[in-house]
Amino acid sequence: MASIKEVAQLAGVGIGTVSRVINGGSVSENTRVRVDEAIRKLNYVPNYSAQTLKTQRAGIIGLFVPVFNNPFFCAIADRIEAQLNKEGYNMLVVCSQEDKEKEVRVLRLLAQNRVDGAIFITHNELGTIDETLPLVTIDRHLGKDIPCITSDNYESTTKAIELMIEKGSRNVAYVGGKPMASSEVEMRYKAYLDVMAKYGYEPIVYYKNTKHGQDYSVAHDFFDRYGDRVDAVFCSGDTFAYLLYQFAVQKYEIPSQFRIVSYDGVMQNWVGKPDISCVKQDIDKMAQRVVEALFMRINGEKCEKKVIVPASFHIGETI
Amino acid sequence: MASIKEVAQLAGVGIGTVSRVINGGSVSENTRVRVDEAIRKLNYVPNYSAQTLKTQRAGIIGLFVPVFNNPFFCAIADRIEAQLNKEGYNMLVVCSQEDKEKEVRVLRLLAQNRVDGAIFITHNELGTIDETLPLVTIDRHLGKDIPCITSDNYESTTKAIELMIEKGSRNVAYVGGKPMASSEVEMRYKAYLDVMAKYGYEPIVYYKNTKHGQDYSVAHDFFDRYGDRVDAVFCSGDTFAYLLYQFAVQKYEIPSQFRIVSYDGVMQNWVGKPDISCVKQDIDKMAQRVVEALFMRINGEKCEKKVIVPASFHIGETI
DNA sequence: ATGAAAGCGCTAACAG
DNA sequence: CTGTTAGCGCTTTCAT
Repeated sequence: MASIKEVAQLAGVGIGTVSRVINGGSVSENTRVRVDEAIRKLNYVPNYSAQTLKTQRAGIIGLFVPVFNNPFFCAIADRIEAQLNKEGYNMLVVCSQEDKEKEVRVLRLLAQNRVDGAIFITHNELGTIDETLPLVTIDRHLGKDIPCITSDNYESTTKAIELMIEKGSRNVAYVGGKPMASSEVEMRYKAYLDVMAKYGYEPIVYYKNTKHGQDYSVAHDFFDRYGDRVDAVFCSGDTFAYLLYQFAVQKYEIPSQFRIVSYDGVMQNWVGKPDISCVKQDIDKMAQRVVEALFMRINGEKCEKKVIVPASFHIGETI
Repeated sequence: MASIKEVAQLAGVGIGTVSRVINGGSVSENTRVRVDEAIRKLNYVPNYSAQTLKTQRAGIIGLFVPVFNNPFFCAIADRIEAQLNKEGYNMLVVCSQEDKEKEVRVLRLLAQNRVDGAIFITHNELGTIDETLPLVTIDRHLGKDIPCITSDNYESTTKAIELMIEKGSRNVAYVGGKPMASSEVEMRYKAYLDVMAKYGYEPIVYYKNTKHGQDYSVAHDFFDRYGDRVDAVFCSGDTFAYLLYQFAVQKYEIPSQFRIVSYDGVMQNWVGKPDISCVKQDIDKMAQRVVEALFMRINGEKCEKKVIVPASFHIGETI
């Protein structure tokens, strides 16, 4: 592994000059050519750790997710990675998955300046966050000054549920993961309750915690408990909706007897059918905003505390 | 951000002693306590870049995938991340996604020793690989000495297709992504051809390149072209199978009139139903083997060139 | 424009 | 057992 010193020697210049060539300092055309040639000959690539140590810039952003094995997380991770790359950054992924020790390690990563900033999509609790590191979250409230990028959860959910009622549903249940931390996702729940209250319907809430993916048993469980008194369900996430659909379609005429609406809308093109009606988050734009906000923090610019990316309603075959 | 120097000063010792405390060298109980206290007081965390520069060990492994937004990749990424963490490593993700520039950047990462090793699940072409960096692949042939972890593609596929035939299918089509690079996945295709030849059936092959997820149109396209002469399909990947199922179920009695078998078996618990029959890869074990092999390379130990993790056949409702 | 030199924060070898 | 010292490879003054 050639070092800058060897390049300098081969080119017959000082190491400072080589550095200038690399980083675009002022160098005479003549020497630049010689240095470039030496670089090429030695197949030289600057040592990243040395650069980082000196410049205090790692070129890496941490992404913290609960698990990776989930359509929403990996859809947004995919877009975030693409965005970060445009800015010349790489993405380090940490899955905080129900692991207390890991939380500690996460915090160490932050403190150790292995990353220049971090994005949280975690729903787990976290220890004290390093105040100095630029942070941004998706959906999550992490601290006073930490920007949160989210969709218009309350409005979108309200509209969705009102539409279900308008179409004729009377007993709409709410199905979602149990909130583990303060998050904008709760707004979906709140919207649900508010609409129920407004129409004078009794809310039916089914919470279920997601671990390594959901499985079909939740559908059985849900219908065992509420099957006799619901005629529609709003799911705070795609997986629930798909699972419930598979069960419901065997018993009901959909949508006339049973309506389903989900939130997220990322599983559609993985599965094709059923075309579940859903509040579709604008993943691309969210990823964009997340990265934008993060870089504002990194550059010390002021940045809104909450950025709302409107979601759209997708009319599928289940409403 | 406190440095080792400050800790040494506060504890009234030399920096070497502090380093020894951190890295477990021999230090008297007395001084160890004093140093520990200073560390705590200053909230000191060793600077990662400095450590890396000195030790030449980054504690980061690169994972290269074509896209992230795919059930198989993210399932295995999830398990790999967990494995790496056990070993005290973090995972840096790069999505090589149809981007020539990105390829160059990937290679730079490798050369720059930003990572201590890398795992490739990429199906894209790649430039010349740095020979010095420890590498391992999943399913992919990258070079003579680069270990490849894979499932028993040929055997599993053979068994699957023979089972389809045994059940009564005569016109089994093969559906998969077009191979972009030499990969063990081709063994599925080869197995298919061999079985067809053995029984004297004419092979029907439908290749389709995957970009950002598949969509339902492939199902239309496939059935437009081959619908009148197939009675079964073997899919080299879950997404194809799900999409084709949704279409097929409207026209055929499944499985009596139309059989579907997929390879991977990771989408099941995201979707619940249909319970597609499939060759189920042992994702957990594969991730384990991948990381094992990688660390053997990192530690300079000899390691098998090909590690085969047997897949199992899952009998669902489509066979 | 460019060479020399000072460090970034750490580890490890060397004295003592 | 412990303090001192020499780099790891790079960027960035500071002279020249």
